[in-house]
Amino acid sequence: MSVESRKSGSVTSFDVAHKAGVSRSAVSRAFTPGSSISEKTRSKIQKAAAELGYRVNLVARGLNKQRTDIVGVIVSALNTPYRAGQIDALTKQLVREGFRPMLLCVDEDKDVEQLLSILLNYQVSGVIITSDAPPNAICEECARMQVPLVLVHRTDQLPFVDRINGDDIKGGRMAAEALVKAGRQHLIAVRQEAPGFTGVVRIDAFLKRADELGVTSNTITISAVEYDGGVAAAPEVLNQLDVSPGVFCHSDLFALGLLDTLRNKHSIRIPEQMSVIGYDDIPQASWAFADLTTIRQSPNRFAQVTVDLLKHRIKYPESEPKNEIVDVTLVMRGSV
Amino acid sequence: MSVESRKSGSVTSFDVAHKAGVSRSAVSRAFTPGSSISEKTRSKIQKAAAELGYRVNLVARGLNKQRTDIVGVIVSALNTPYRAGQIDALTKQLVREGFRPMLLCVDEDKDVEQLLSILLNYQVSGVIITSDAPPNAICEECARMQVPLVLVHRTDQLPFVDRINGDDIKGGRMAAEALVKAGRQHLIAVRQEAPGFTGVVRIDAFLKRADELGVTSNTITISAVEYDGGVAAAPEVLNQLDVSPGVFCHSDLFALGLLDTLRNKHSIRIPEQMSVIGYDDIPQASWAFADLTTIRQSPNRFAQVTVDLLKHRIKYPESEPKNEIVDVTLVMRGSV
DNA sequence: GTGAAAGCGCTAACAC
DNA sequence: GTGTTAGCGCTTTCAC
Repeated sequence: MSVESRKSGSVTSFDVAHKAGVSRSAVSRAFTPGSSISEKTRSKIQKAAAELGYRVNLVARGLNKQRTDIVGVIVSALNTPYRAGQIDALTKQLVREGFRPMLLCVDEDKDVEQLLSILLNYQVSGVIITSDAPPNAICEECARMQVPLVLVHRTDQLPFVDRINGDDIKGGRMAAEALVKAGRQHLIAVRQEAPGFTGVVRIDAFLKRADELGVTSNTITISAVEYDGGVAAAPEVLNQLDVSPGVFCHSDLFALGLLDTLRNKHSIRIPEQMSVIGYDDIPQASWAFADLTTIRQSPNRFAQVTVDLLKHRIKYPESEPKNEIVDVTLVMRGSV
Repeated sequence: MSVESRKSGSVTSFDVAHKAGVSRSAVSRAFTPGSSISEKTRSKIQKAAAELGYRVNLVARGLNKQRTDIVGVIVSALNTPYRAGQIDALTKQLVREGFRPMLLCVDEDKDVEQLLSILLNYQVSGVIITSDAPPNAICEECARMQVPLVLVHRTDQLPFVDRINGDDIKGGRMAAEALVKAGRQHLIAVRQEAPGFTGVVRIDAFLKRADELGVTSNTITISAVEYDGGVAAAPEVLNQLDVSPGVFCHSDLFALGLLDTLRNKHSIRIPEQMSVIGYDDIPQASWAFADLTTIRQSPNRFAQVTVDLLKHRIKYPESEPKNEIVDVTLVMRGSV
């Protein structure tokens, strides 16, 4: 006990070493998996540590190792069901793999750089970006700092950056096929205006497949986003009601806004008068009012692959940038 | 330039000091707001720093200061609309105030302690818990480590822990009043079984107010959660359809599950045959299919107060634990 | 397998 | 207002 009245709860490896009658290096080894130390001393140290309430100071370790296990996660629209599920899965997976997620939510493109700066200052092990903001400047900075960067749902083609996307081409094609199989002779694609987001890949694949299948199609482009985007698309869709179209939205939120408006504001019967299909399979898609057919992307699978990508690059910093594609599946419900 | 081929992007304050012809302390001061340094040297240093691509190493600073600006955020059910919005607002507010949120998502009570341990090891400035898990053990640990702890939406009464809640009593009362005002003579409260969550306060206030207003009431308790909980409550509510009840659910997700099932599976007309009112005002509550009257809790306001609480405790560690109550408002829509 | 010594990059007294 | 000196708590060669 002696002069143990150090400031607050700061029990250091020194204290443990003293109590266990060993050196500080020994204590360090005892808490470093895989280092050469005899089982006997290890348990002796662990016992002393437990009694003292010792916990290794990860900040000190980080300073020494030149790297913390913190992984920066930059996300936009966390407020949105798909993103929320994605971040939920991703952060859990990160923790499971020994990383600590530092979460930075962005509103606009503008803060992104500044936020990245914060992360870089923390000597993060890596950065994962799941946002709509074009992260070009960021990528360069990460590259310069040798910090691994993984882009989720981005189409940007950049050197030394790993990317992960759903199989948007397959998804778009499946959507067209499902609609045609349901008897629709004219297809409509509803998309949002924003540039550089993966939705356009889906839309393009959808339109191309429609063509292949010999049905006509047209596109509606909306500047509003999320549920409101679907609401905004309703008038134009109503104008084409005479052809009982099959409508594909680039996201469930869009589809839900559209479907909800058509059914509950305009008493359109779906799928009798037309079909609607979405993308993502968010929880709300299965709610009774919606019963939305959609293309499912598994957040858990995404999380797993994303973290694997990160681990791989940490281990092999110079390896070729990868571009992972995660499979998608059709979830048939009543709206088609 | 000389022997600047140090490992990777590790430009240190030493390098900057060298280049600017000053001492390392000067560099430190240049990057510490409010420290005494002349504008001239500051700008000189900043210029050199910019040219070198220097960024202060927050890990080293953290080690020295014995405290990082990291704030641990423990959350359950991030997947849920209300929580997602809350975390979105909270993390943004934290960043705005100079903190860095480390996000830990929990599934069950079990991991909570282990996760907290991680945070403590990172010398966090504080911990914010927004989860259903009873954090008693955690609180003690935080207290022992002198780490400020803020509990959001928890009723636990613990020493040296700050709490923040919505005005559940007012909310519950408002719900009863709105229903009675709409002409309902019998009220039903739908609640979830889980213990220690703030929903019971709302429910109790609701029932008490119903009593005061001279209307009868009964409670339905459900073991399922979220949307499914509302679905599960439907049969019992249907049994009481003859009294055209006013139904209050402790959360919007519950209310939405119930309302959606009643309207779309049983063709019940709401509000003609009965009223439904929820709690939280999640985005989905305003969707056309729902048009749900509800009690609104502002995530932004919550975030603001939560961070203020944290800042206050960091500044005055020994001050009396506070118990903040955030106002709620009635949002009238078509379901009542 | 274990201990001694030397830092990781920064800030905080303390002199000047 | 600025430089000097000591650490913050840990890991890590390097001897032994």
